[in-house]
Amino acid sequence: MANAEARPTLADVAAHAGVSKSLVSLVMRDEPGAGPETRRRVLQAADQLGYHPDSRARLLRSGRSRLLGVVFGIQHAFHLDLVTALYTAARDRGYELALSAVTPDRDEAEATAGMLQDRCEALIMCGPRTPAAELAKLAARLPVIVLARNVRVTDVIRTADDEGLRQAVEYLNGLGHQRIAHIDGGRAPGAADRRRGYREAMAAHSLDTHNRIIEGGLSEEDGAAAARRLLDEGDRPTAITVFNDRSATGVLDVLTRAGLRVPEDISVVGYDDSHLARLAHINLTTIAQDTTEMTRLAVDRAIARIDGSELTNRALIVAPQLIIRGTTAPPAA
Amino acid sequence: MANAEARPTLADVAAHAGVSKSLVSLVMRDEPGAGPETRRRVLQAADQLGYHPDSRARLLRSGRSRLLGVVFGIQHAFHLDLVTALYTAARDRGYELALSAVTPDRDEAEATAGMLQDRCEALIMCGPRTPAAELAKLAARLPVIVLARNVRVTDVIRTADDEGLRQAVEYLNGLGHQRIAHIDGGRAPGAADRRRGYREAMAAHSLDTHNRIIEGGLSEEDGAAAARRLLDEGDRPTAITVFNDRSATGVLDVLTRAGLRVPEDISVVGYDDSHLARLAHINLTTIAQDTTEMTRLAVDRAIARIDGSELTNRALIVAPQLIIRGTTAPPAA
DNA sequence: TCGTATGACTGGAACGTTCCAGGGCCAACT
DNA sequence: AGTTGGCCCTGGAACGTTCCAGTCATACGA
Repeated sequence: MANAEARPTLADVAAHAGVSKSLVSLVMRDEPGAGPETRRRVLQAADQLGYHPDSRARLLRSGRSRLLGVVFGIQHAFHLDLVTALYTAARDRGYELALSAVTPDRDEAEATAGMLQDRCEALIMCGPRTPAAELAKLAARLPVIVLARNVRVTDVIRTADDEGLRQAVEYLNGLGHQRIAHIDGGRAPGAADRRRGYREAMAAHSLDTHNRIIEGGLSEEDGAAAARRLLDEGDRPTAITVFNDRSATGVLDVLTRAGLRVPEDISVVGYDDSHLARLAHINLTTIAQDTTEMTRLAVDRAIARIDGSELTNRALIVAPQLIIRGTTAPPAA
Repeated sequence: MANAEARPTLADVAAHAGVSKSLVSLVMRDEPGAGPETRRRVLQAADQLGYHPDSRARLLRSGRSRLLGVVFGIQHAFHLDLVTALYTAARDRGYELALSAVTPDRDEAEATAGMLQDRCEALIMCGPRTPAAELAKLAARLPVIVLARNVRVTDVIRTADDEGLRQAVEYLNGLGHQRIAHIDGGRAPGAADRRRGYREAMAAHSLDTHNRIIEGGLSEEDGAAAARRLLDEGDRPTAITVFNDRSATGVLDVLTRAGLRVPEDISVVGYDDSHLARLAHINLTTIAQDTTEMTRLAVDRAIARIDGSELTNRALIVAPQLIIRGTTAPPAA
């Protein structure tokens, strides 16, 4: 349909309104310098011709795109929450987002390469698994902001993940739990910090002897598998902290199917406060990452780098927050 | 970092390699017309200067972007599956994707407007809720392909949703079920067709008297709420067909918590075969929408429109397929 | 009355590509 | 020997904007 021949250009509108291209350009951008009557006439002409400015030419000439590239994993619930928040953070600062998804069939390298083509002014990467050396190379080409992963070569915005697990353990211990296990995230970004936080908190409350870390991962299946292993091994803990919400839903499922009641028989704490956790029928106690704050910082930092300010502080660390919902309770007496 | 002053251009590379801009252009595009030795020298120069072509200029000049815009809901598991498949379908045809997400804070109009600014050659919309009149206006500006919704004003690729529910009912009836309920999708795209399919299939198997449609929706919460209502009402069905997988997980959760075993006590069939359904611990019998085929068709159709072929057939309908997993079994004796 | 400031407008040069028409040059035909 | 036809390669004109330096009135202060 609608192959309306060539798209109209500034020149067409100019001719139609009997003014110069420059003037039309001014009017289209809502800049001062045109009389009200002319302005009206130009706008009318543009409307009549169905003119829409060509962003390619506009960007080429003005040199700026006001576009932030975002690389995220389409499978990761938490990344989706980040993207959601990034949209509003970027809009507040007058920027747009260009998304590039990592899928099972499209790896991070490809997703990143796609963005570079597009002339974004900065790149925001959600929990990237790209090696630090590669990230450094990227950062040499344009400002790179890494979200939710701890790395030294670029700007980083992340949650104090160790602190998050400390809060979880402390809260559970406060409820009376002692045998607290941790299903970890394996090699996922953030997993190491959360593991350490768990260990330190257990030690701080003299629960070392109950330390129990089960290897997990970031997907539902990882959580389910870990939970099955935990049940098989016997000596069941009374509470479990899980690497993330997604994995925790897998854990919950296995526990329920095994006939255990949550939280009466066993408590579960997730991580991320992704929208999964908030669903009424999951209603998961979890450690919230403050996506609003994180994305705001990420966008601000990106813009600061774009503007060329020399910044020293490369890592911004956001405080986590325990969200108490329905999957935790004191241990059975 | 790395504010390497102005980024190098074709001209810089040309000067550095001692050839003309045009030649560098050829080499960068991997076109024939350059000797192997010169080619090598040019590539080396480009690499040395860290040259990367500017896509804005490239697009401006060549008039094409080979870019397909995609509007999708970041909350919809099935849309994410579609996006995943679209990436590969587009790549196979030499196109790239530009994503624009609908979020709770960014409505479809905004997401669409964002795409129009951009240089995409066609727009693919996943289950859009935009009124038909608006879609028609859009379609006047550029080719629009609608996925997974039934509408008359644009090209449409969708699953035969009524047929999908027919398959579900037939299969359940074959297992021996008679009291088969349907938790519907309310006003969501596709819901009406699935409802109709359910009714027709029940009638076809003389199960009219057991017709039972519970109002649902597309989220987990909708499913959970509907399931609770169903249980409260008594006269429990032996099988439930649900509008989509996402809602079905909510249903499953409520059933399990109510102490019912799935599939021994009650069977559940989802819809979409989104990755949710495939998770080992959900393992949901479901009606698959063939995302691979749908996205392939969508991309092909988009390209055909871009190329200006006059096509008559505006709706392509893809066959659904029953995927039997672990949530269905014959009713208890 | 003259300069000069102000506002409305214009013309043309960028921006970094791609595309087109052609210019040498050499080998292979007539 | 002269023509032909490939190859490599070059120069310059687009593409549709924005930006800059002006022009030309008109109005204003002295």
